[in-house]
Amino acid sequence: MSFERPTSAGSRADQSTIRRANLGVVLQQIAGGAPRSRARVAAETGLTRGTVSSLVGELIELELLRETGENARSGRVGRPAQSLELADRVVAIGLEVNVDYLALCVEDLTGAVRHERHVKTDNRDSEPGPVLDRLADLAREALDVIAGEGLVPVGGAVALPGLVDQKSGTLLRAPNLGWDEIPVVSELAIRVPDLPILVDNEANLAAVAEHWQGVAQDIESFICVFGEVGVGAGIFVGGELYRGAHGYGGEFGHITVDPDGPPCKCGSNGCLETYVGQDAIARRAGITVGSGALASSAASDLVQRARAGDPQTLESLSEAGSCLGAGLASAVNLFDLEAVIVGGCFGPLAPWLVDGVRDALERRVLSAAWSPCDVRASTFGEGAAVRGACALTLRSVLTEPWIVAERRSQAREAAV
Amino acid sequence: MSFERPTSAGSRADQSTIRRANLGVVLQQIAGGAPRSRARVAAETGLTRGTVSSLVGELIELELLRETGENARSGRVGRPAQSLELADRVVAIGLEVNVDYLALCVEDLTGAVRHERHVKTDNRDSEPGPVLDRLADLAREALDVIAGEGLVPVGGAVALPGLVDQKSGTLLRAPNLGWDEIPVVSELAIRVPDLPILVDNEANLAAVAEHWQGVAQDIESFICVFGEVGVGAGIFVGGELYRGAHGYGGEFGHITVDPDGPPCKCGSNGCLETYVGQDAIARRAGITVGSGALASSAASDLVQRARAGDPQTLESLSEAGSCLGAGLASAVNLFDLEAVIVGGCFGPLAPWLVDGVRDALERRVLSAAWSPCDVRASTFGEGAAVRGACALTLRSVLTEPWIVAERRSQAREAAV
DNA sequence: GTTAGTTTGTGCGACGGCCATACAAAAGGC
DNA sequence: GCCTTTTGTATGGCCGTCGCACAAACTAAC
Repeated sequence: MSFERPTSAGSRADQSTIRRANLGVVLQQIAGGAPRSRARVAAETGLTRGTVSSLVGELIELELLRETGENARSGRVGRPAQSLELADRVVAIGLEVNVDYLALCVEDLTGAVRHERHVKTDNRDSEPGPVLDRLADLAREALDVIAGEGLVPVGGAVALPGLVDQKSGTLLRAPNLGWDEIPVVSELAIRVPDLPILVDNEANLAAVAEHWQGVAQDIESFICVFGEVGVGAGIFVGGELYRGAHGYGGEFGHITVDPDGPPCKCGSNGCLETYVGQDAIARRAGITVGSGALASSAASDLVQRARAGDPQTLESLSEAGSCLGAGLASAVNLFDLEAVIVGGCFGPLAPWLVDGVRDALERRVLSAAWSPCDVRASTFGEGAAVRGACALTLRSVLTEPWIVAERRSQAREAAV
Repeated sequence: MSFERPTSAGSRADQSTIRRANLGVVLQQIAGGAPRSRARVAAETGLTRGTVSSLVGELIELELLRETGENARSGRVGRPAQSLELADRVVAIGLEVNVDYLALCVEDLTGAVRHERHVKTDNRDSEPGPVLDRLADLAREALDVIAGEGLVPVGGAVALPGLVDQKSGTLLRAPNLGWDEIPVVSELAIRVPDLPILVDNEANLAAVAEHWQGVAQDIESFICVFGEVGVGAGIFVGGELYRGAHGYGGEFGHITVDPDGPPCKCGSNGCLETYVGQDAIARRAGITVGSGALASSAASDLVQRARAGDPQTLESLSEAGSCLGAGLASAVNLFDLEAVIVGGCFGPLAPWLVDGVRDALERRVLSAAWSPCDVRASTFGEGAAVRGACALTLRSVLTEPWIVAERRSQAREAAV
């Protein structure tokens, strides 16, 4: 009996595979926590002190690590250790195109924000070209700032409010921008050469931000619901962003809540988004949603009314919480997650939402008795996605530091 | 700024890591498709012929590969190649405890079934002890047969109809068996020593079977819905079984279809299971479900009536198809999958279900326009889970052949 | 002040794994 | 029969980690 199967075999390994893996191991060990010595890293990783020395030497040369200089206040006997910590010269650029604004953020490996821009513009039903022009202007300005401070950019990512194909770098569809099939990566490559750029969904990047610096730093598996005009989600599993077969994973806003529910913009009906989207909550609260109004105003209106104790608003939020909770419970039943994080416009509304969500999770998640699912509210404001865009690149530097080495040597070759 | 984060760093790599990885690469290359020569494997993997020779030598010594003997009819010029194929001496044991039966299956690396048992017994609300006694009898009998034929068992797995904790080897809860917190692995270890055993959910293992030998051999990401009295699902992503943070992933039967729906055994309400479970479909079709009746009879009743064209039955199945489709669409929106497979009792009912499922997926999956989701019916009957239990172990042998080497050397040490 | 003890970081030889090359074996083509 | 082609094996080189030894730097105790 012989059955054909596409081989899912990983590719072959050789010595360089070891080296690359160990560079990542050492770098991540030092990134995760306080500065530490070579000897301590050796003890923690199981590598020899000699090997760690060699690896650290290479990482210092790549400007990813540096010695603190302060001979670690030991107090203990023995030769004092030389502490190692992440260097702060390597930076990533985060970009975001949203309905109401363009944003940019420059962050270094240590997580410090080195430069930031937030420009309000109404991009609803806009032409892609001019918007990308303005975004490229921001990026070039940022590159100047970076060069001025002697920093080294390693790459960037763009957060987009829609369905994204990462491989081709295309924004397939963004209903609220009115964009379809826009090759964002190649369009930006023309406008800003010499900067490798990725694209990703805003909710995915918000999830990355939560894991990098937000409320999900201590957990490895969670879903981050990102409410805006639409509702998206980024899902982390085992410390990695879940993408799925084609990279379209996490389309939480369009799971079916009621098979006979009202029609949705996506062409289906009864989608979660039609119940817990910002507009839907506002409408039920009795707020008239002007089509031209900036989306963010609807959310702040809701917060004000809820604070004031408006009964119709509280009722609407309570319903939304239950409904959101039911949807999240389905996701947790399928994905088996440690926590749920509510972000985007749900962040400020969290005080009135989380009770309903928590109840629903407790009742509806089958494994709740053995592994209760935590509920947390994001503390990022609108900045989650840009911060996540930086984090996406910076994370990849930590896990695959050899990429930096390759890029450098390519740059050297190009210079010669 | 320093933020603490649990390091998700993989562990360190050394030379043995390379060797292990490459043993797996070579073995999987040969497993995936027709027999082939060392030279061809070298060309396909990128390894040197010399290295492949060395790896193949080790794999032959482990009895995982063998030379076919036939000097591959070349027709082409040059020294004829010596074809390599999977050896058939290494076998895995699959076990299953279900509501209506116990089952066992012995399968070798090539996928051939070498021994099989299927015993009807009513295990509803039974005592675990006696049931596990009978299962252990089957296992010991199988080990005798294996020994008699000169085969080498490498391990086994038990399929269980409930929530399973793989790490501790415990069946946490099986509503239809009435079992709670049963340490199945340790109970079986007492009864059948010298056979390393895993436990897993029946739906997970059915999915493994579909990928190993069923209708999902050509795809890497899919959900396999497994309908029985309850409804479970096994989810494959990128060629691997998706487990989630604690191993409870894929609890498809308890995603919420209607937040105001009827109560479910799980304590929640409006679960998918209460709409498309076998009993629910039968009830709506006008079949009275006797509590003592064997579950399989309800499904065959439905098939008979549907074949006969009974309108109420057809109506019930059509509704179930739509509802199942809506649930599956939610799963596909979240997981971004290539296909949906309906199995268990849904397999024979597929002709009347798939249309509804297909429609729902087309309408409700956001990315359907870019990556349509295929719908397939399982062709395994009740045997899916046991076959998957074998496949789980055999797959791990292919991806991590060095485990076999370790086990052998341990056995040798124990003998000395 | 001196000495012993402890810890850190580096240098050196050994080992294991893959790669490039060379070479013998076993065919087909002329 | 000789040449060409392809396969599989053997050999030396390279790379990366490991084990061990050793110098450096500091504490503790006498």
